Amino acid sequence: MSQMLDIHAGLRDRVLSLDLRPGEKLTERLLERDYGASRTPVRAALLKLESEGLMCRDGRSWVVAPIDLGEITLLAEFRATLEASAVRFACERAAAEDIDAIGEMLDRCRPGVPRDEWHKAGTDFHIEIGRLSGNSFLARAVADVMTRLSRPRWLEVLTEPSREQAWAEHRRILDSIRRNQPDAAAQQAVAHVYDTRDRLLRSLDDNRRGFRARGLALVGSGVRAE
Amino acid sequence: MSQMLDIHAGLRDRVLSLDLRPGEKLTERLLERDYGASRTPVRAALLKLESEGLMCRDGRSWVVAPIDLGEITLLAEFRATLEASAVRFACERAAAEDIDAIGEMLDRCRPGVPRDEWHKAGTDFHIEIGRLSGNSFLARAVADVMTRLSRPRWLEVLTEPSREQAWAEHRRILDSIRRNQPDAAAQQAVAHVYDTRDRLLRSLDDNRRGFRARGLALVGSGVRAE
DNA sequence: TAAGCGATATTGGGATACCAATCTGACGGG
DNA sequence: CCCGTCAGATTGGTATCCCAATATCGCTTA
Repeated sequence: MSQMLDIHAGLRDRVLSLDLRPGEKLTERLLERDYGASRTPVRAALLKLESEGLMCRDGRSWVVAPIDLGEITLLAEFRATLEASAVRFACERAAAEDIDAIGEMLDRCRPGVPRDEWHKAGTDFHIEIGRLSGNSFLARAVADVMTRLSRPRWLEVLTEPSREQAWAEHRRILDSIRRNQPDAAAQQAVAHVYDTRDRLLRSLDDNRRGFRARGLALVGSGVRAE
Repeated sequence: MSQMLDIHAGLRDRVLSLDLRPGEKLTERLLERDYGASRTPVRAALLKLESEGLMCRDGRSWVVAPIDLGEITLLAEFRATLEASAVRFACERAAAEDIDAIGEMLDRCRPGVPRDEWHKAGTDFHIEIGRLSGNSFLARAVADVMTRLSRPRWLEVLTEPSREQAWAEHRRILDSIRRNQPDAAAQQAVAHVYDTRDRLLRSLDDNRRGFRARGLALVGSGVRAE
């Protein structure tokens, strides 16, 4: 079962890194050549990516999932739900050393680090908080949501103050967990999620024209009801 | 793409109805004969079922996902998270006629209806509440959780009082949504989820020996930490 | 020039063929 | 009687082949 996993991982990276552009059409035959494999494992990998929301279909053909601004609003609500709950469970359950490990992660990644490192650290913080909850379904859901948000976050133009703010909010949430203050932690987590959404949508909307010019499919409007 | 979907739907039904027993080993060649199709669509269907948590693998071979009692506890926490949030959003957003439609669903299914109808109605109530939230991710997550809970719920021995109680709790939650009382609705939803978990675990644990005798793979213990 | 049309190439879905890994079970040595 | 072993059967993973549906594109025609 190795080739399918290799292709899946490879394609996943290329989608998440925007090497394959959102909205781009792919054919099984092309990927077959790209990976020097036959269509069978290619198709299996595509099916798996489809179930993760990274690929979708246009009629019969495969398309790299477009970036949907409307989805970002929904994902923020979903994240707020998940993470508020995760930090509450984390207060009950997380071991001090696991909390500290996340703290060290934050310390290692002060503003000024390269963009890709910042991106990964921002993702991992939330995934690790999900793990702290001690509930694998919650953790998995948080990880899935962060995957879906990965590409929009990559496109965000990060100002130095907004990085500072996000970093400070992470630190504050973690401190509330360490001090076993579930209400504060949940409130901060929700506020952080919605702040992040606002920054993200503002940045994407400002640059929308530019993304279109670069051939990135951005669909939806970022406001409710669509 | 039709054969794969047919096989997927067929297998899904057989798994959820316990026609295929949890823990049962399946071979692609057997299913190929069962459905008069080739291995290609069978394999695609199996992959899809794997991503839904209804199939899993033992080494290379396919196994109908066992019923994991430990999972039930985790799922209850996850459900409580999701549904508390769903009813809050429903209070903000749900149209009166959509709420009423769910009320009529409840009315149509008073205690005394056949077991399979009761099972479906109990699932659908929660799925519809998820829809009322107006957030497709929340709705999807609720539906996924209910799918994962479907088989354990089917094995539950339902006493008449416990059916009455569950029905009354559903009605109460819906009333709170209609009256736009988000705090009450959320509190009732959480309590309902945990009540349901307790009844379910108690019933399954009581009958555990019997399930084993019938060849159903029940793994885990229902308590935390495993 | 623009719209309609049809031959052709290409596509994804499915079937079949092949292989290496694994399982099974009968046999033989202890 | 038990256990190791080895040949044959079976399995999942992959490659290849076939087909109907679709897309492409040059040509014709109004």
